[in-house]
Amino acid sequence: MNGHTDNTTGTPIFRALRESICTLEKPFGTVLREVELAEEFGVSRTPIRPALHQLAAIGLVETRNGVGTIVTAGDPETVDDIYRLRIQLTALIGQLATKECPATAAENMRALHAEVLELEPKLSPRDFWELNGKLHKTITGIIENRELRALHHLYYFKVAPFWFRLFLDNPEQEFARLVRAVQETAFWMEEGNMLAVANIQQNHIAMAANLLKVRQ
Amino acid sequence: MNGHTDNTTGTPIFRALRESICTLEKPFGTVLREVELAEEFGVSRTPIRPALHQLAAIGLVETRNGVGTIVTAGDPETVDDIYRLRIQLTALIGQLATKECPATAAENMRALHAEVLELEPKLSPRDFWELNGKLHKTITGIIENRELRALHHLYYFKVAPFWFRLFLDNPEQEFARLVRAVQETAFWMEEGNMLAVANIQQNHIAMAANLLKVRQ
DNA sequence: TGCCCTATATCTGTATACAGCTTATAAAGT
DNA sequence: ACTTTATAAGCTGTATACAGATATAGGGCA
Repeated sequence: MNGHTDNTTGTPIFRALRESICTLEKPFGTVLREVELAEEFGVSRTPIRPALHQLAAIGLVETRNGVGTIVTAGDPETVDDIYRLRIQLTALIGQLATKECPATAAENMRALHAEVLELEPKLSPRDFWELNGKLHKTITGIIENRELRALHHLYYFKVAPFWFRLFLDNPEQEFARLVRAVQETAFWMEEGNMLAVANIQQNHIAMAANLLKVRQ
Repeated sequence: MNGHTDNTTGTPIFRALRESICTLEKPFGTVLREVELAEEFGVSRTPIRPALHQLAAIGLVETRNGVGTIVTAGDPETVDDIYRLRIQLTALIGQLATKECPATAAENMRALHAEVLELEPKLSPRDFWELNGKLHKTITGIIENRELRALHHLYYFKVAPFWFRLFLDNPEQEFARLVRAVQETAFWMEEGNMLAVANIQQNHIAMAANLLKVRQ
C-alpha cells in the first residue's frame, strides 16, 4: 500500500492537498499561499496553480486575487444541498450499477471485510480515512456508468469534510458505523445483489446526514 | 445581449473555447495548441493553460505532454453513459426543484416564448446555440439545490456536442423540437407546475437520446 | 525494397521575473 | 480620541525563458 486512497486521478500535489482538506488537517477558512505550498512540495508556484484550480473547480477552495486560496470545504451552509443530492445520486447507483458483481470488487470487499474484523476499535484519523477510502473505492467499482462513477467519486470528497468532523467528535461511534457498513456491503456483494449494495450505501449516507441535521 | 449563453462562470477564454467545442466549430479530434490560442486571444500561454485544464476537468478535452490538447467532446463511446445519466439527473430536478416558480424564471420564459414565436424557421448555428442556451438558463433557474443546479449546468455542456450534431444534420427538425420544448415549458411554468417542467425537459432529452440511438 | 534507428522540430511542463490587486498599518488631520 | 488617508507589504495574475517529452521524417543497413 502506498498510503493513498486514490492514486490514479490528478497530480500528486492535487491529491495531497485534497486529502489534507478532507481530513480537516486544513480546516474551513485556512488560507493556502502558493509560495508556501511551493516550498512545501519542493517545486515552483507553477505546478501548484493547476492543483489549486482543480480544487476550486470541485468547490473545496476559493481563490481570491491578492489574498490567497481559502479552504471552503465544510461550509455549514452547503451541507444540506450536498447531502440531499448525494442521497439521490446513490439511489441511481442501484439503477445504473453492473448486473453482476465484478470479480475485482468482490475480491476487494472480501479483503476489506477480513481486514476490518481484525482491527482495534481505536483508529487514527489517517487510518479511518484510508479505511473509508477502500470501501468507497470498492463500491465505486460496481458502478457501470462512467459518468455516475465520476460523480460518486467527486461527491465522496465533497462530503468528506463533513463526516470527518463527525469522526473527530465521536471516533468510536463512527468507527462502529463504518465496520457495520463494511459487513453489510460484504454480505450483499457476496450475494451478488448490487441493488442491495447501493441501498446499504444510501442508508449509511442518510445516517450521516441525520447526524448533521440535514432536512430530508 | 452580449452573445454569450453563460456570462458569469469561468474566464472569458474558457467560455469562448467551451462554446467553440460545443458548437462543433472545433470538432472531435481537433488539436488545440497553446501558442496558437495565446496569439488568438492576444495573451501569453499562461492564462490559456487554466482554461484548458478546466475544459479537461469537465471532459471536453484531453491534454497530452509534447503533443497538445485534443478535443474529446463528442466521442461516440461516451454518448450512452452521458445521456442515460442525464435523463436520470433531470428526473431529480422535479424532486429538488423549487415548489413555486421563481419570478425571474417565469419572466425569462415569457420573453423567450414571445421571441420564439416570431422567429424564422431558418436559424444559424450560432442563433440555435443561443436560443438553446436561454431555455437551459431558464430551467436551471428553477433548480433550488445548488449542487444539482451545477450538475445540470455541467451536463448541458457535456451533451451539447451531440445534439449540436443533430442540428447540423437536420436543422429544421431540431428547430421545431426546440420551439415545441419552449412552448410546453412556458405553458407548465405559467401553470406553476415545476414537476411538469422537469418532465418536459426529460422528454426532450430522451428524444435526443433516441435519435442518437442511446439504449434506454 | 523494407525496416529500424536517429536527428530534429514542435509541443507541453516548469521556473522565474514582474505587474496588478488587496489589505493591514501607521501617520496625519479634525 | 477617532476617523481618514497614504503607504507598504504580501498575495495572485501574467509574461517569458528554458527543460523534458513526443511524433515525424530521413538516412543507414539488411
